[in-house]
Amino acid sequence: MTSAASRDTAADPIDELIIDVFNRACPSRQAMETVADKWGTLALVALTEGAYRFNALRRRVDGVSEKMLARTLQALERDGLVTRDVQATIPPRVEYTLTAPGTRIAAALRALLDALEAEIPAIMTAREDYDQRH
Amino acid sequence: MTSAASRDTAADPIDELIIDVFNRACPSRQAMETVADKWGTLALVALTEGAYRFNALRRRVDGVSEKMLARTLQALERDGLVTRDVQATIPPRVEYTLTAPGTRIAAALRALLDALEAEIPAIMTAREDYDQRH
DNA sequence: CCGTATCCTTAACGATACTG
DNA sequence: CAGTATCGTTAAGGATACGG
Repeated sequence: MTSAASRDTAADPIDELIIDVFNRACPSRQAMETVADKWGTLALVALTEGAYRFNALRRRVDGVSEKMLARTLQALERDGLVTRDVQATIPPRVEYTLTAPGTRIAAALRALLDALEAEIPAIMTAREDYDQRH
Repeated sequence: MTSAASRDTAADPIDELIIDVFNRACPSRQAMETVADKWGTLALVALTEGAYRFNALRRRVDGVSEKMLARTLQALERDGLVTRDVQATIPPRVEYTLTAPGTRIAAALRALLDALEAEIPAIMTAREDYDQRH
């Protein structure tokens, strides 16, 4: 956005205010809040593979508790990223599916994950190096 | 990976075990742990704009406390995503820069953020709709 | 200026039990 | 099957003060 290298002595209160307002209003920031969530991202990525029912998804996203999965899916449904289809059978079936926006976001997420996976070997050795020096 | 639609009655203990092992070993999962972090992602994205010194970055990533920024930068340095350049001047200067892996990951992150920002209007209206029905 | 150390408060989370 | 409700624990995170 603006050059960072020049920011040096500063601490000008007006600068502070501008940066403050900018950050809070910044869409990146709001976007981050939505995506910086472990279970939410894992659920979105899992749903890339197709529709899932609650307990199937729970098994697929290993380690998630009933409570957290329910809460996560509600949040995703609220944001219009997944749809919740209830079939009034006995026992009840509830299927979760990605919406169009959800699909687009999940695709970007998967791209990020691919990028991350590509760096995992490098990250691992970096960690070992770092840990040995400390 | 495998078809999800067929997963239905299940709860087969062997299935469970396979899924369990798969999930824990899955690189996506490890990758997620690294990226599902609010401050880490914000710092990476900020460093896309160029090198930052500690307090400049602290102002740029609004709302982060000294403690969290320090902890975050240490984690990123440990993973080899940022480098920490200390200049032994008075007062000391410490500059943080993205490494090559860090740059690649930050790029993917930014792509995700762009995708998310594109959906923000849709998400907002979806939320209003949802909130009105509840 | 660049952090570390400490205390403290909140809420995230898991485990368990229960309902339609 | 698909959740909700409650409780207890733990860890994340902010505020503050101090050190190199």
